[in-house]
Amino acid sequence: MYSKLNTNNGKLNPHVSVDCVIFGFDFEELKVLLIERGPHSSSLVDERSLTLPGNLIFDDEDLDTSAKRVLKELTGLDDIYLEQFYTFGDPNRVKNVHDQAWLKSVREEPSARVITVAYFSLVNLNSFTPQASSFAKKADWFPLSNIPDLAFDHNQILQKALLALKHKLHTEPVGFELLPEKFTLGQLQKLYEVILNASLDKRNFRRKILSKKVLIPLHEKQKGVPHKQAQLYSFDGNKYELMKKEFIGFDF
Amino acid sequence: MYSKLNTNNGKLNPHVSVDCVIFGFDFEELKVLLIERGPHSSSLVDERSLTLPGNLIFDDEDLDTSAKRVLKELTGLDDIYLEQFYTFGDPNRVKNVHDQAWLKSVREEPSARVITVAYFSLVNLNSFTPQASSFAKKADWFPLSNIPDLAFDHNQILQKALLALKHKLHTEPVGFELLPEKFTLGQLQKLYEVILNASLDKRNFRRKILSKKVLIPLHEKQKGVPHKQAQLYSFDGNKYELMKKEFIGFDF
DNA sequence: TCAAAAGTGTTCGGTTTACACCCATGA
DNA sequence: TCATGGGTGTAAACCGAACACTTTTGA
Repeated sequence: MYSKLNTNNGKLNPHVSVDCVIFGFDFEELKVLLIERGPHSSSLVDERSLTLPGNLIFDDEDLDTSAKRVLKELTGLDDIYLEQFYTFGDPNRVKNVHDQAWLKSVREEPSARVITVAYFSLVNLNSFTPQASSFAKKADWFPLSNIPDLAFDHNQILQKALLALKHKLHTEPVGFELLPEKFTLGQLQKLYEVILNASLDKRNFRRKILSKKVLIPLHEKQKGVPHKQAQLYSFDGNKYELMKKEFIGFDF
Repeated sequence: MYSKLNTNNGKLNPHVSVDCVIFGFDFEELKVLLIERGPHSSSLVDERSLTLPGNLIFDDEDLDTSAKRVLKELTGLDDIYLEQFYTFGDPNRVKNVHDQAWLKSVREEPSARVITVAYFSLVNLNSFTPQASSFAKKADWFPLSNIPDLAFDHNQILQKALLALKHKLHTEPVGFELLPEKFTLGQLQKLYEVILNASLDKRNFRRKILSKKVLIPLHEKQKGVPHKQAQLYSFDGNKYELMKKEFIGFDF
């Protein structure tokens, strides 16, 4: 019955939810944060029990605020970049029998039509281990290359989020959100490669990304790797914001 | 009381609306289709009575379908390109006193929180004169350069739609929707100039747009102009779709 | 000593930019 | 005949793509 709990003065709005597609990068591939649906009694609920973190909004709450709150409640993730990318409103999107069985155990109006406003986000996977709150049974990373069947229309939402991410990467340097503070050009390139699903030329990539002048070379090198240690860089967010204001486009 | 009428079997969903930002081009500047709020009694409603075409969705209706239907009902516009671009959900977005006064005369739950899913669209202004349906007092084109205060958060929605349109123009040849079947390169250039808010070099523009190979030169020239008659072209939508499938990007 | 990733320049071809004059028409 | 927009080419700068070898490290 977790969605009836709240720390807010408002009431839940049973007609509108938010869902968050959280991407993480482990230097190898992209992952997505999924949660297992909370406690339930019906035996109908055991299949397709993975979902994107999401829940109903409060009636007195902004959509962006809802997305932040829900994410925090379900995964412990706090204060991160979140961007609205699409709203899903198929009248039957919560009408599947398994989904209905679960909703009945958890919502006051389980059969109400719910439209959901979807957000995507990027986090540095290595600095965060999902904390399933009391609300969710479990929160964990799943590789994009192997996503199981999800509840509701969440597979569809995930696909659209991936497209939005690709698109975004061409126009803004969002990739840095997925890396730790200090990273190597090799790691950054790998990240671009997995997001864009393409392999890139090392020399051209370096030239191009360095020409943007938003990377600060640190006086520090990678350690403990069985090969030449790479120069570490950090992203100069302030400089990038300045450049954006001066209408100097980024596009990778 | 118009929003209580419907031609659908469903019931109105008082929590979710759609709003449409319809752009038109008159060969001079961009215009936007606005409607005057329908009949009302309260004297509170006379100010800021212009709105984007929009209304509540039906409970059994897809969002895209709602947008199409609402647009048809309010303006007579039928079967046109419509694209969802953002969802607005400020909890107070319909709480202004004037807006509330009007909603009271028209909605069953005037004070309910309403989130709105916004669409934009492009139409050829010269082939369409707005037909205010019985629902709306009046529907008319307003130049983008001189938009009055609108009801609700519609000014904000309009601004965001304009950004979405600019963005779209860089990646897809949507501009042709704003022109008649047959058009000149000069008209097309003017269109790009007003949308991008920039002046473009004539020779470079022609070279670039013709190099995309999606314009068909017709065996026909402009008539009745007090200067040299321009070659007429039409847009080859089929060819463009083929190119898109073959992953040949467009970006202007 | 081997495997693995770091780091580094040059060439070629295509694209973008800047730029100026004559033409056809209707008023 | 004048005002208006139509129509055209070229040179220079810039940008993207392709391509191979040496270096450093830990195992």
